[in-house]
Amino acid sequence: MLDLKFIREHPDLVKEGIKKKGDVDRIDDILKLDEERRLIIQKVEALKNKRNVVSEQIAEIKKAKQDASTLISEMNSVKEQIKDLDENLKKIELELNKLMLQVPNVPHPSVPVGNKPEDNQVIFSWGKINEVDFDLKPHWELAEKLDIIDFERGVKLTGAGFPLYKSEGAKLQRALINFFLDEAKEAGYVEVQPPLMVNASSAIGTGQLPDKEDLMYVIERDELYLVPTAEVPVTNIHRDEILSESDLPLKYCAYTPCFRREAGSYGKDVRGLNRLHQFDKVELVKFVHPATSYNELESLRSDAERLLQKLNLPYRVLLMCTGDMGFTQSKKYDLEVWSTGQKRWLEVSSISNFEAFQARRLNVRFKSEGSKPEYVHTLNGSGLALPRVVAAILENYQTPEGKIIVPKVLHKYTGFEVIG
RNA sequence: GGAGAGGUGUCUGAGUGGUUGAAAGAGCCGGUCUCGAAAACCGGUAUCCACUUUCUGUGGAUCCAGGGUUCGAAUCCCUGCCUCUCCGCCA
Repeated sequence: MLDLKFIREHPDLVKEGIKKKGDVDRIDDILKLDEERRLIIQKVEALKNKRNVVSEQIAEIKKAKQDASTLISEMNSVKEQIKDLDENLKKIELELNKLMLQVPNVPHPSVPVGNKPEDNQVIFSWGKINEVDFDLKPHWELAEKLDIIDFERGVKLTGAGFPLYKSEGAKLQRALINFFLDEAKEAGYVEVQPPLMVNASSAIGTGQLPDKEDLMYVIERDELYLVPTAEVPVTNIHRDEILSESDLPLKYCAYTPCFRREAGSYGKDVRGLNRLHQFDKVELVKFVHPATSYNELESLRSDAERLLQKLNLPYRVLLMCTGDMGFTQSKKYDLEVWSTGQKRWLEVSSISNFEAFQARRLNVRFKSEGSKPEYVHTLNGSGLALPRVVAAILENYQTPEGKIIVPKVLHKYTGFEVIG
């Protein structure tokens, strides 16, 4: 959510941002409602003031044991007027709020304008794409042959997109999770283990509700939502809080399974581990001082990149264009790892600065000595999502015999160096 | 799941219809005192909104949330949420 005052004072800037993102512009409607709203507030508050003053007079009169019935009957009409105006105001604020929630975040000036995948800029590449003289296999073939991921039994147990990891496959999951968490700890993130289900307020806070309800698994009976990413519970940790300036930046990391309905996906995108309904991820979340948020974005990015470098997986960094970066972000990078067996790039991390957009919605502020509370900036990034990293490891580290050499940094976590 | 109690400011905790945005204490900040500290004493200590101003000021709202009663609600009524205690169940 943007600041209403900011919209009021810089409507053109906001409109331009919306245009760049390719969203619908309802700014004029918002400004009109805002004006109506403020008019009514002035009227109703004048009446409420009268109510307060006269009520006190009535109290005085009654204390003096005199008759106050004239004033009381006079106040009856004031009461009615207040009720009408309040109802009206509520309606307007409801509508205004609805529109406000539809206004996307304004992109940062450094973000390229565009709406096609080609408009995303590759700003950095790392690692060598291996060229070998044997036939490189996709991970699902390797995994099946090595009997480390059982996709079919996953289907039996639950359905497509719920793989059953087995033996070295299961251990590799644990190894990656621990590796990612240890690295995050090293980089100064506090580990948290949040609930895997959240209530509606939390889902609204990070923007999954009301619009993206289809993305989540809903437990209707208890009105709970399975988390689509740790971002949801972790970013909500400080909802409705005023932090102290000296606490910033707050950095959290969390491992959680992620549950996504992914309605409407099909084809090569969902083959193997490419897109799942349940997957594991370590998420990095920061609450920072507004003045530092773009530096924090860069350091978040390098925290995520370091993981791929240590795993020695070739990857590239994309600066996402205005049309491709989503509703809530001001600036977003994607990290894509090279999938040797599929000969394509797979997204393993998405790193964003939301500026105050989420903080406003979540009502997370900070206060420094002697000044008013101010909204923090929030950022998050995957560090990292497991399945595609696993896919890339299997494919990039495969031998002609179909074995997998485990990346060195993982040895102390896996306890084995080769699979197969 | 059953029975009961309760949700007040940073915290503890008063307050059952009329100067209660809210007693008191603690904490915190500033000051006096001190070589310095402690103690003592004095002062300050919420957030949101509107208007006006930009040194400020005026008004409105907020005692879990939402509705209701009333001229007037922290205080009475209803609904929801949450917490605690006892019982039941249980990794």
